[in-house]
Amino acid sequence: MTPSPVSDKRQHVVETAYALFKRAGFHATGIDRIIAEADVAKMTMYRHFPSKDELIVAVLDYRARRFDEQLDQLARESMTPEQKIAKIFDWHGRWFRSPDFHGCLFAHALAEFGDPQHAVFKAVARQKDGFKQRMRSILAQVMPRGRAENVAATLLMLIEGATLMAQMGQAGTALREARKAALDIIAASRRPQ
Amino acid sequence: MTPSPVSDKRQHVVETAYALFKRAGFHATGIDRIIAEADVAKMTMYRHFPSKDELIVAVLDYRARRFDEQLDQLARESMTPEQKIAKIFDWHGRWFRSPDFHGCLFAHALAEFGDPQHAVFKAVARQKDGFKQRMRSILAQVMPRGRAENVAATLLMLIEGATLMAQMGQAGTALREARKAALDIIAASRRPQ
DNA sequence: TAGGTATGAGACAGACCTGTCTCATCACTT
DNA sequence: AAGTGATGAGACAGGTCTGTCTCATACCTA
Repeated sequence: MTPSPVSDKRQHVVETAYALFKRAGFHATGIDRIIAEADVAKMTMYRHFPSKDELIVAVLDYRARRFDEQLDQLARESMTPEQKIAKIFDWHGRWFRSPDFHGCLFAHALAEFGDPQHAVFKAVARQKDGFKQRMRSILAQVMPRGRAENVAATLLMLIEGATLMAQMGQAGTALREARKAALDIIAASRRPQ
Repeated sequence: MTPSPVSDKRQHVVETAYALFKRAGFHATGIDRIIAEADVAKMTMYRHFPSKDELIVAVLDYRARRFDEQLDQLARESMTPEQKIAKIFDWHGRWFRSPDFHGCLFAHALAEFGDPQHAVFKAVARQKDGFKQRMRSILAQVMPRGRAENVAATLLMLIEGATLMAQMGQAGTALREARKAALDIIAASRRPQ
């Protein structure tokens, strides 16, 4: 039996696939390319992931987990809801400028797997919904529940739109204006202390 | 010589390809599928479009033209800048609810062709920039040029984000909140008359 | 009627795709 | 030392991909 419940190989394949999917997309990235880059036998991959679709879902879930961890970290540092939201936007700003930023992998997955019944689509929906809930929880501290839900939806739209603009080379304006709009919207909905 | 400079076949291929790309994506839709659906010989297609990539660009340009025509129509009906912007959002709301809405074809193209040098990427950038300029022109009537540019960018982000949320089944909330946020932002930047 | 043009039909090449199968090897545990 | 499970290496199947080529046919014009 392997010492760790999750094999090292499995994780290595996931991370390699992630890097390739991010650069070239899902359909355009073949299994052969993934196993060559990961330096792993084809059967090793297929033993861990019964199909390419399941590998894609594993990659998305892995990314969602890392995303959550990083935002959890952020939440510990900041105090007011406004500061927490601002930190989330700033984190996105750093992401936009990172060396190989290629847009949102989840949005890309949605583009290639548009069927709501498909496992990949569902994985995307999970992530986006989770992110919205995270912001809703933050906002609920300073506004009614229903209002927090709607404002969270607006902030999510701003961030998704900013990510798309960043992919088209407008990272600076996108983040600055989205961040400003977000804080204005919160200010307008905030319950006075 | 053909009577019309642009062949009927060519346009028919473009429209058929559009319907297929929209549903299944670009890489996932093969040439064979397109010509079968269009009921056209393979050579007919390849005589009009030297490669699949050029067909994709033709499809995107065709869509961009239709999009512009529809928004031009809208502009003639409404009076104030606020009304014009509101009409644009409402138009998107109707689009979100239309029978086979599958998200933004341009955003999907960006997901599959992330290389800024690629002709498809450039076609997407053209469309998004054109749309932003359209909103900027409207806004410039009631605010300084620089402010109009930034507000237009924000509205674009809201619309892109709303389109993504609509694809995930949140069409209602997405449009309502995006529209509200847009009008609030304009109100805050408006030059009093 | 003659000639040029667009198209149809389909074979074909060469590459790539996902997924399966076999057999050898290595490492670790008992 | 023996056995067990994960892995490596690669052939293989069956399909699909883009793009090319040939030849026949329909159509419009001069």
